[in-house]
Amino acid sequence: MTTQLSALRRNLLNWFRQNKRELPWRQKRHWYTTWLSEVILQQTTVEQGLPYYHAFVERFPNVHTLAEAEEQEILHQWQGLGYYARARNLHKAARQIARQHHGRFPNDKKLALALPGIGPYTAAAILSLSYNRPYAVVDGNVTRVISRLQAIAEDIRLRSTQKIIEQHAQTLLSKKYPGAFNEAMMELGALVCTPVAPRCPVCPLSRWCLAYRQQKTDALPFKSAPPPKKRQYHWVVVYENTHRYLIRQRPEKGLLARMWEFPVWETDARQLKNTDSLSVRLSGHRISRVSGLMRHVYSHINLQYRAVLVEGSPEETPGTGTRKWVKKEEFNNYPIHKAHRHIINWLLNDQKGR
DNA sequence: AATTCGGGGGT
DNA sequence: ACCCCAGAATT
Repeated sequence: MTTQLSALRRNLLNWFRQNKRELPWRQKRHWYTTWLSEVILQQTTVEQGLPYYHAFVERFPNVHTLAEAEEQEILHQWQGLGYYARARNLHKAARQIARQHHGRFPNDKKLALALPGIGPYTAAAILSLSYNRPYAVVDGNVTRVISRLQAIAEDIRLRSTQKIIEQHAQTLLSKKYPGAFNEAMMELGALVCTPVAPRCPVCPLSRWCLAYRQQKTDALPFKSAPPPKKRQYHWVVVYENTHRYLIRQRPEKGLLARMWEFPVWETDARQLKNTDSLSVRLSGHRISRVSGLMRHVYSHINLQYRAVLVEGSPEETPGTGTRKWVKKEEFNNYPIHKAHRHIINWLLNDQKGR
């Protein structure tokens, strides 16, 4: 049995050596760039994360530059990537590493897990990849590979199933080359053991794969359906006054925390179809333009919204947070989330307005 | 244990 | 439309 396990590891590591992608964070393997890439790649594809990684290394080449930066600048660098708590936690953790850990990432799992934004996956990834510590990573790729390898049919959304997979991962892990093994498992999931149409004929693990032997690779892993998304409907009001536009900062907590946006009025599907209700609330303002219907999909919300360009200032302060009147050129100085970036494009480019 | 956190790409 | 992606924090 032990020899089979060794053969499996050897096969996987050889495959990885010959087939791995050349990625910037794989060049030197310093903990800082490993940490940065791991956080950027949480729930994010390599292609989407790459430009952000380059920009971050350029602007924040080490933990000290990151620790000394303003959170708003880090959010600005992160804008468009989503899950902005990652950026806020990155900043918090950088300051803790600088002050409490003498500018080095703690070579200890418990201390690593105590840092903001460092969970079980990221702690194991950084410790194994940059310090060669024997912790198995379990991400979406590894979950898929192991559920097929061991023909685990239980719902991978269940914590109990995740525990079983973690145990398999820790057993499989090469204790001699934990970093390379972890990367190899993830790379296998990304390139060979894919969610749809896995490339089993070229898989280095196929001779040990129970799902392959039982022709169940298309059925595994099994994942139960997620809860349905909620629906939200917004009027987004763009106030224009002497070539300046009103924006505000979102609250400290919750969705898109501390990002900037135009004032928003929540409405319903019916009201969003016409401007009648809007004319009432905006009485006294001249409506210059109304956009077409826009949609934005969040993890748990389906948002539909329309922008309205009006002249003048609001009678009442929309929201309680910080507000600013900014010129067109100044939009780029603020971290603004994607849905409202689309409104800026509508404002600046789409002069027809539909 | 469930829910809340973005945004892009594939099928 | 639905799924997935080098997940973590909060409730």
